[in-house]
Amino acid sequence: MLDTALSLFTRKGYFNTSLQDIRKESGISIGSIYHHFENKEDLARNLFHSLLERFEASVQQIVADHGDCRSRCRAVMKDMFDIAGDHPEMMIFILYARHREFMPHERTICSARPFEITREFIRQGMDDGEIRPMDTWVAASALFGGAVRIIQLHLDGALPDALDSYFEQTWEAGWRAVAA
Amino acid sequence: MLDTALSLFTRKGYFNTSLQDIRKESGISIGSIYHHFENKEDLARNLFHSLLERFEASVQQIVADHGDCRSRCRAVMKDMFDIAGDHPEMMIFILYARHREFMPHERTICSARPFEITREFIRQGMDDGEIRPMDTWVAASALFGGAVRIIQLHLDGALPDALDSYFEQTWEAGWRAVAA
DNA sequence: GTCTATACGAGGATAGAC
DNA sequence: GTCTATCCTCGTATAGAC
Repeated sequence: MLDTALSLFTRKGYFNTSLQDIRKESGISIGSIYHHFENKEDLARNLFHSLLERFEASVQQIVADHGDCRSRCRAVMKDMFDIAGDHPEMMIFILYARHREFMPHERTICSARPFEITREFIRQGMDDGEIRPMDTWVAASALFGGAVRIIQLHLDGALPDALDSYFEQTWEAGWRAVAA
Repeated sequence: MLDTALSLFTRKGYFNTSLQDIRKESGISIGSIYHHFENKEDLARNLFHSLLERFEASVQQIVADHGDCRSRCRAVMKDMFDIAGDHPEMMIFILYARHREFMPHERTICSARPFEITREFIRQGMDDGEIRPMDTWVAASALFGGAVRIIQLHLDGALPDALDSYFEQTWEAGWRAVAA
């Protein structure tokens, strides 16, 4: 059910997806949906949190597997590209949707755990001299902003080539922007 | 009327803004709105295009005023910061809204003129040796991706300080990412 | 060109059987 | 826990007077 909702939300947008649509595509009746969730917004919120959790687990794993800031950052960016390639719906829903419009009570996405963790080890990289001294927000934006843009272009169908083929250049540009 | 619509669309989102809302806040009756526009989507589209035109004029002016790629890019980024500071609604509507959801027939924003012009003089900067050889999409993303992220963070209320105070660092990081 | 009144449909939500 | 049937609000859009 969540899978169907995710697929529809990202293809048509939250507001263009009716519960009827979800019922038709998932085969689950509206009554059942309301048995599991309070309402449509609650459904979206659950979906959102489950995706964030997967993301967070991913980032935690990366932190555990890599010791220095540079390889952590690179692994996170690679992960973003992989997810965008394999599960574009996930990526769209996480970083492309205007969550505030349909989940007004949710905190803004950048205060979500995986993003906090990332900023945290960027700050650490700065202390260790891997990253030049600068504002943490600027560093995180400069490092990953290019990747986010490229992924959005890809999701919009604007890029001529496969997403993967842009990774190396995007990574190098991002790192150049902040490397000490 | 367009001003009211812009304000409401950016505050509450397109789908959360009813024609009643626009009527109440602008004082103009729904009948009148339909006299000027075909429907709600048409209203949004007109708004969108008028904003893009202002943006394009701005970029054209910058190209005319500056000769080299570096100062052009810097001026464009400064312009983005200025607009985001002075008219946040404009900025939100242009680069933050999921236009496809309510204007399904509109081409994706990155194919809009001002963005094309920008990519064009980036390509030129590459030919002139100001920017290191790389994919044009990657270059544009790396250069401005960080700025877009910072502006979004600002619009989300996530940044502790005034937007302006982040400009210098953001610009330098962006340029470092692509400079030859 | 601007207004009021109203038609009409869609979609979120609920009740209650099984 | 899943279903069907139904309610009811709300929002888009139109008709037609001034």
